[in-house]
Amino acid sequence: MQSIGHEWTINEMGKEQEKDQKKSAIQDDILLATLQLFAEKGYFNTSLTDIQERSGLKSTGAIYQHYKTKQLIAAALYNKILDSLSISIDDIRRRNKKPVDQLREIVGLFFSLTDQAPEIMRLLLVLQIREFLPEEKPLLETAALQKIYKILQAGIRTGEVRAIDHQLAYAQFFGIIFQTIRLILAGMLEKQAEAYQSETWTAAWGAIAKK
Amino acid sequence: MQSIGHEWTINEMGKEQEKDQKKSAIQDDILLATLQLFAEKGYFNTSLTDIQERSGLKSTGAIYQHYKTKQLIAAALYNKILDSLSISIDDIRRRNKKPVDQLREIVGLFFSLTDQAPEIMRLLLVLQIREFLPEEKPLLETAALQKIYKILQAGIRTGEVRAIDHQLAYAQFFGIIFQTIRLILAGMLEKQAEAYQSETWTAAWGAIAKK
DNA sequence: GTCTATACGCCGATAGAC
DNA sequence: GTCTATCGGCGTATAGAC
Repeated sequence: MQSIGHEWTINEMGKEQEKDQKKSAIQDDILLATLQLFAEKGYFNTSLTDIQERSGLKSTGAIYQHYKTKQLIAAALYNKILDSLSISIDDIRRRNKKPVDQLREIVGLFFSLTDQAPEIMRLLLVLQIREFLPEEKPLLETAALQKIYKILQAGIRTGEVRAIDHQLAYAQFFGIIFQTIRLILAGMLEKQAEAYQSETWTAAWGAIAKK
Repeated sequence: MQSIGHEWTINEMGKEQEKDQKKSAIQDDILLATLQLFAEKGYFNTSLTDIQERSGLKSTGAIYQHYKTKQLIAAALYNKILDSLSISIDDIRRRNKKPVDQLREIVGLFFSLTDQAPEIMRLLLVLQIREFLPEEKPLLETAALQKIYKILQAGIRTGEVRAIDHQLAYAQFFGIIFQTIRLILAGMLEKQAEAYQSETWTAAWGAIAKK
């Protein structure tokens, strides 16, 4: 992975000045290095020296040109990923009418991220954000996740999803999805995520679909 | 919670000397304090001073009478919980013949632990053990989990569970269970765990049962 | 054998040279 | 405006007093 994910690379700089572009590029380097290191070792085992080395800077002091504290690096990374996720979900909701189709595409997004940007999935599913960013919203309360709740509620209204608490529906549906992805990230399954997507979708949808 | 869980309290000391009993009691105090603190703040946010205060000792130096390093405290705690879990699963396997009944009781155990010893479930489901105990086996490779795999494989052999990879069956079944419990631990569901057990069991078993 | 006092290293953060 | 050199604090671990 060369960028923080793909269509996921926030890159709408337009016609800014040279210097701003360079500055922004360095910030992306820092965030990318941080993402990799956090996925490998976690927040507390990653020092600013690690980040400086991995991002190709010449001194730790240089980092402070861009982020005032280590926590703020983590927060910037977390929010950048959540923004991308939120945007992708918006896009999926725009392109698909039925909740079932929206969910299928969201699952597809998570599985393809698992193959193409496993570090992002590790950060979302494995790291305990609350331990190092106690001020930030936990994943479940972020805009992105709220949108998923809305989809489930819509599914319940239309009768595609059986009538249970939407939080329980979330736990059942994404429990299957995320636990499977965790197994893949842990190296317990041989093939690429892609190979398990259809089977896992069927099981997850089956768990909440009205029969 | 006064002890590290119940039938879960390892307490087979018998007729040892007074002093050994006292020593062992202090060690239990240390582990209990550690469990609580880790569940609250995680490993890295918990200092030995925290542990000393919470466990009622008068100095951090006293801790070193019992455990040589902070990591070894964590390892002792982790292994104690895994041993209890393993023993409970053995017991469940002994008392139940059919995989479906064994699984139902295991689910019951996890839900009752969630109500009665949420710190233990937090440590098992939320904390990232690998970050602070890189030498220890990850949860999925421990004896306790291997026993659960065996139950799933047996279920596949007897035809109760549909014929899928037993790792996928694990992900689907326990994905639902554990994600629901995580939601409860996060305070996102109003009632006690107990209240969701039957509904969650039905969904989880439905996801892997042969129809 | 129990605690006090302290050593020591690591790391985040900064001040100041160039 | 960029890096070097360093500070200061925290937290683990220990040595030694009692």
